[in-house]
Amino acid sequence: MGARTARRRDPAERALEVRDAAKTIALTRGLAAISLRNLAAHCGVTSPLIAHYVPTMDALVANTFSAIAEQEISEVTRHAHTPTEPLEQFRALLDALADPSRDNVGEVWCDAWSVGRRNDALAAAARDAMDSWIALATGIIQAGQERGQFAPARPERAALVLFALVDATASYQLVSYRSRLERESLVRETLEDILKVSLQPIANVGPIRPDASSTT
Amino acid sequence: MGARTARRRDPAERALEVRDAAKTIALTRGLAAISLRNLAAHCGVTSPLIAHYVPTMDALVANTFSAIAEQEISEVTRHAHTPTEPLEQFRALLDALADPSRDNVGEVWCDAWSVGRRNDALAAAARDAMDSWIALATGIIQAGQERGQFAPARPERAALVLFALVDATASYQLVSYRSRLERESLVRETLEDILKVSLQPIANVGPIRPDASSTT
DNA sequence: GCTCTAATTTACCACCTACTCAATAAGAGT
DNA sequence: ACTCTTATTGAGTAGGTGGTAAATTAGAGC
Repeated sequence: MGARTARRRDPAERALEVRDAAKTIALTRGLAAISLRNLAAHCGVTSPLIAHYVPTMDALVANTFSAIAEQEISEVTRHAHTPTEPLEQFRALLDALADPSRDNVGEVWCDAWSVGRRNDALAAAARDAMDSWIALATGIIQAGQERGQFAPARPERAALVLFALVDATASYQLVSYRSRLERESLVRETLEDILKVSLQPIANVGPIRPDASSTT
Repeated sequence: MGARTARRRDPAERALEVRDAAKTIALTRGLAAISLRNLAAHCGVTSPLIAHYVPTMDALVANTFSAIAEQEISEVTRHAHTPTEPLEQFRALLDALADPSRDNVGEVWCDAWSVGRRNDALAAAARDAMDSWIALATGIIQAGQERGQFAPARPERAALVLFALVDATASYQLVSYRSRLERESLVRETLEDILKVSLQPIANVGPIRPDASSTT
């Protein structure tokens, strides 16, 4: 089939390829599926070459998680900061977090908690990413409160509740607990109660009967 | 060191021993550590014997999770139903859920979500156990509302928030995110806000300076 | 004490994991 | 075209996983 030996590449380029392979494996098959062989197969290369570029598997798993989490945080941050009003920013944040295209990342987070128990670097990466999320939401909530748009709940506490609900529902989804709609409204409506605002997604002013094409 | 061959046992007795071994392995090393060899070593027996008693690993993992979850649910249910007043019942429920001796079970839950993605029986077991938890809390909240002890929030919604917070903080604990005190008050105080009641644990009326002996 | 069922073992299979070391060969620089 | 660095491979170590077939042997019933 393929060439007997892979094209010789610039080390930096090959290292990047390996990191990318780790990301797509994590997003499609979970953090636990990142292995020398899987990476090698994905890159069309033998496993010792992967080992040559990766100090240790635990480190690669931790770095891969960081890369995935940080990329998502920066994308969602940009999306959430597109509007200028904090209320609209918060709605945009919730929309982004509820987007089904985020499901794969939710699975990776779930793996991170489970695997992080025995991978200190991964646990540290998870803590850092969580702090970033909390900081993002806390900032928006604070700004909204200063403009009188949100009820005066403790901003960081509200942010912690938001992500606890997001994280729990992400876990629930892995075992298909309740419908996507139920999981989503659990998050949205609970934060409506805390901040005393309407957080209905912008595009949801259409037909009376909600879209029932997919209830998972 | 031990006998060359293990004592011949009644099949029912041996099967029970295997199930017990699976439980303690799950609680000490996680659901993913349940393997033919680990079980065999734990029982002082060879792995084919375990295979002889276990139809398939996935099934054993699912059944082990069910056993652990159902035992905890029945214990906590008994504890929570000891008081007669719903408010006291709810406090007892929260106390039980916050008990650090419950940590191991929290880890097993986390594993269940992560592993449940590729083990349908396990996912179904998780859904069932979750429904039992929600039913328990919903019942107490409903009873409390009928006696005017709780604010009229939707009972099942409040129960879902409760366990979403409990489940998320259990995940957070695996990566040491925030202190035990912070995680615990996130749950308790959020439910105080929802039900508009004081949920301080009964034994917490002691010294002004909280116990700082362990902050994890 | 003998027999006979079946609990238990030994010896495997095929696959996975991380990782190491010496041999090969690609391809850039001269 | 030749050299030389080093990316890449082949072969192997030492473990892990679930699972199977057939030999062994414990111990209950007669």
